Amino acid sequence: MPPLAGHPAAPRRGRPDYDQETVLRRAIDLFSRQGYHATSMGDLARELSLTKSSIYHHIRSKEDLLETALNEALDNLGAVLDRAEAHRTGSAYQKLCDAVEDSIEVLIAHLPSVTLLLRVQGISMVEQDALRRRRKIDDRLVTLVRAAAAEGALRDDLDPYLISRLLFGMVNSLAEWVRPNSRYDARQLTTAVATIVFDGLRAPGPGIG
Amino acid sequence: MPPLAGHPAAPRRGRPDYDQETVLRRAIDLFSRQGYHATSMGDLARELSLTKSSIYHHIRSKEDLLETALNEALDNLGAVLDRAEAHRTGSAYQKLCDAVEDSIEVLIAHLPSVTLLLRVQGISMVEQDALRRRRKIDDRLVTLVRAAAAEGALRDDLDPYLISRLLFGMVNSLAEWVRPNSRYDARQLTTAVATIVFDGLRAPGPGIG
DNA sequence: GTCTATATCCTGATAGAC
DNA sequence: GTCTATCAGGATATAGAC
Repeated sequence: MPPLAGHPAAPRRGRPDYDQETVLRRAIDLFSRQGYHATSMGDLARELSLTKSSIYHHIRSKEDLLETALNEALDNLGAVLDRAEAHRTGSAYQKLCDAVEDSIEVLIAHLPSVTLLLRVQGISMVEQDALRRRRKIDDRLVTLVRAAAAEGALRDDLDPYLISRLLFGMVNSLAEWVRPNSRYDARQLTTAVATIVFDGLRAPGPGIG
Repeated sequence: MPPLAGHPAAPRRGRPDYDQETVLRRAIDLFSRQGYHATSMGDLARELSLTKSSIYHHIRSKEDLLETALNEALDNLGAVLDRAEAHRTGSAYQKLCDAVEDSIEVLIAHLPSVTLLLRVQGISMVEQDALRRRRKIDDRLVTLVRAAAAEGALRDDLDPYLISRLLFGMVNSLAEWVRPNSRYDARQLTTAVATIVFDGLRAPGPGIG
């Protein structure tokens, strides 16, 4: 593909780093599909129809691309919690529902970067920093679950920590198979997750009991 | 660490490939922690207190280690479905519950290899083959869910495919944080997953409604 | 802004001494 | 069974012409 359809010589009107953004987008996309470590700058060059060296006119290093991607994901997920926690009206349960819903929306809207974040496990500084930030977010989610449990909205026979891990484990698992133009949109996915997790799969009504 | 405690010159009594097994175990462990592509044979050599070249006395190639690991995971997960499907007595719902429970047990018992499998996304033959085998397993799980839904055991307002993805997404998410000697054993995790997914998180009894 | 050419290092893997 | 020495290829990144 050429550098995104219809912009072979697009002037810089209000968008000073269009090409840098293109390289970043394609890189994140490729990384999220093949894995960061399994993707070489040669792979990225082929994807961009450029030579390896040309890429370095737009970016500083491969690791820089990763760092930018991870920060994008972390910023957006952090914002989800900012919003949920800011709701001073509404129960903790409601805040938790909001967090679940918004997390799914962010995951869908920023699928490649969030996917990349969820697969980070390396030992480089960039990866370690991302893991630290992610752990803080996870802690805030546990706090949200704990508050909803303390409120009496959630069943009390399960550890809030465990609930949080499993609940957002299900949410995050969406990144492994949801694709753009999927048969499910964010609303359907949100409904499905919320229904299963809060109401359960068992058929309601005069059921098995 | 030396080559596993207390076996510096362990004779081959009934175990013809002890050292090969040791290399494999350490490799899978390292791969599952750092990622296969992010782990070099140099890293593995350091972990084994060997030189790179010495490793090749025990194994054929790095990719062979990966293939063996993925097949271990796939064989065990496939066996879970063999067992579940073989239960000719019992409802489809019961078979599904068994599959969930057994999957979690296999995931815990073979944590490194299953973790590795769940993170496969590469383009090499070995990875593609593993993805194909995994897709077949996923299909069998969907079939199990579909049967339970057709039976009327599961709520009918959610697509069985979607249910299966989310249910086993939650199960598989255990690989991302469960560790040996965790505060939760397989039984507790199974109970928690089954409780959340089948009964839901909402507090039971004279509740919110 | 892209190219060719190159530097430097690291990768997986092999040969052969001990 | 482990070692040293080595290989060919590929990795990220840079220099400088156009």
